Amino acid sequence: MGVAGTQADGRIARGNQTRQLILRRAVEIASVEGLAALSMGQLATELKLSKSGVFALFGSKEDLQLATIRTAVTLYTEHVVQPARDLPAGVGRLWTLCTAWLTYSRERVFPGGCFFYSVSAEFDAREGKVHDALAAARSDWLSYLERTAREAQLAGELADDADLPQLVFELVAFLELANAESVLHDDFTCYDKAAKAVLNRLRAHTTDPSLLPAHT
Amino acid sequence: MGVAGTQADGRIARGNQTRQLILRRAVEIASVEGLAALSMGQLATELKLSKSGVFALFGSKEDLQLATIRTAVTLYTEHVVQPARDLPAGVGRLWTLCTAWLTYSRERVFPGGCFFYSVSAEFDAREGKVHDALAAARSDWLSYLERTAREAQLAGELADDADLPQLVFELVAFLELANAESVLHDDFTCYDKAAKAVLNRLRAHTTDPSLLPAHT
DNA sequence: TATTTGCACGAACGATCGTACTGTTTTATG
DNA sequence: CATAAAACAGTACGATCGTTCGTGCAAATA
Repeated sequence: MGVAGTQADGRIARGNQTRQLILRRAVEIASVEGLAALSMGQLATELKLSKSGVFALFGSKEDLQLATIRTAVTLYTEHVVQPARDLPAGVGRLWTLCTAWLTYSRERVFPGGCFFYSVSAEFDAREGKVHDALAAARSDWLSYLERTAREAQLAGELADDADLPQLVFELVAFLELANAESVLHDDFTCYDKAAKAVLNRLRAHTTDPSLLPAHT
Repeated sequence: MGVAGTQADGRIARGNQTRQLILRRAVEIASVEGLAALSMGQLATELKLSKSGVFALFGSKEDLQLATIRTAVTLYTEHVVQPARDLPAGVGRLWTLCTAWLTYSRERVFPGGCFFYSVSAEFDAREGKVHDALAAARSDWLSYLERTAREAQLAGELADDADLPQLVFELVAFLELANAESVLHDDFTCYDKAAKAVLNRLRAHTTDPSLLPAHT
């Protein structure tokens, strides 16, 4: 911050920089301790800021939580959606999305595993903007997966009679359980189980097995 | 409490009764708000007890959390394990366990859905006795499922080459995602998806399809 | 240059947290 | 019956929480 190279910073640029500094730490904490455990005092102490300064940058705790979710969405998109963005529509792209998700979870982009798994479980039964934002983020992800599957179907790579919502449900179930077990038990073999299960499901519906990696 | 019928209560019996009164409420709160959101003051106010009284009955907040987990285990066993206890070993018993789990989740034995889903996600990345208790409870459940599957295999109802840890992984994935989606989106169609997926997996490995319900 | 705007700080607020003491009442035990 | 033990209530503690207010300072604007 006070270092060279930032002298051209205006007021707003500096504010945004501090906001991002806070949010980078906030997503880490939230993925481990939860969004409710986020505290302005803790963030301020860790980042050597004043509690009131942190507060002023977001306006309220709920707004901090919502901003934290937006930051997590960006990171999620970067690590999960981006790797498959330039691939041609088809079952290979669906498979890449799933493996990118497993990598995103396994490599701990968030130290507590998938941010949305931790935090959605925390707010799923509550009401309010935080719950709604998380539910919306999840809907977006699911419909993106389903759209990708439909494109694969239209490309003739998935059987015409495949039940796509059902397929997506099963795929996501494998991904999320792998995340849950690896975090809870510090055991990474479940990622192999998940990959195997995903591959098995995709293979069951694809019209051309050569579009997918061979059995391991 | 002060009502008729309790006059024979001794000190310890009365204490246990109060403890159970508290724990009944504690599991409800924890399944919605989380174990960390449990507070002695809140419990005391709701149940018209004194905060210090609640504290004294458990000794510390962590002990209250651990006692809450034990209570949840009891309820879980009652609603999930019990319904299949008297069935003969086999694939039908495995199927009954899965449907009992879905019923347990759908009927909201805990108002926030499966207690262990909510609470494990909260403590999965932390350390301490609470994490360990939750990890142990989960291991127990998984190994119970796997034992049930192995018994079915030994009874000749599951294929000899079936990968049982893999099968259990996939079954549990379906159950837990159904719980997660129904709580987050207040949508219960995912229970049908889960049941369909479970049945499909069991059918793929069973030696005699007539042991399972017909397609719907 | 004068004025406004936005970031950041420090101090203080009321509320709530977990916990520690003390005391009273009731029950079991010697 | 006397004494110990357990279940409470009441009060108070230090810490932390989210939030408010007043202030200083740097940067944009007039």
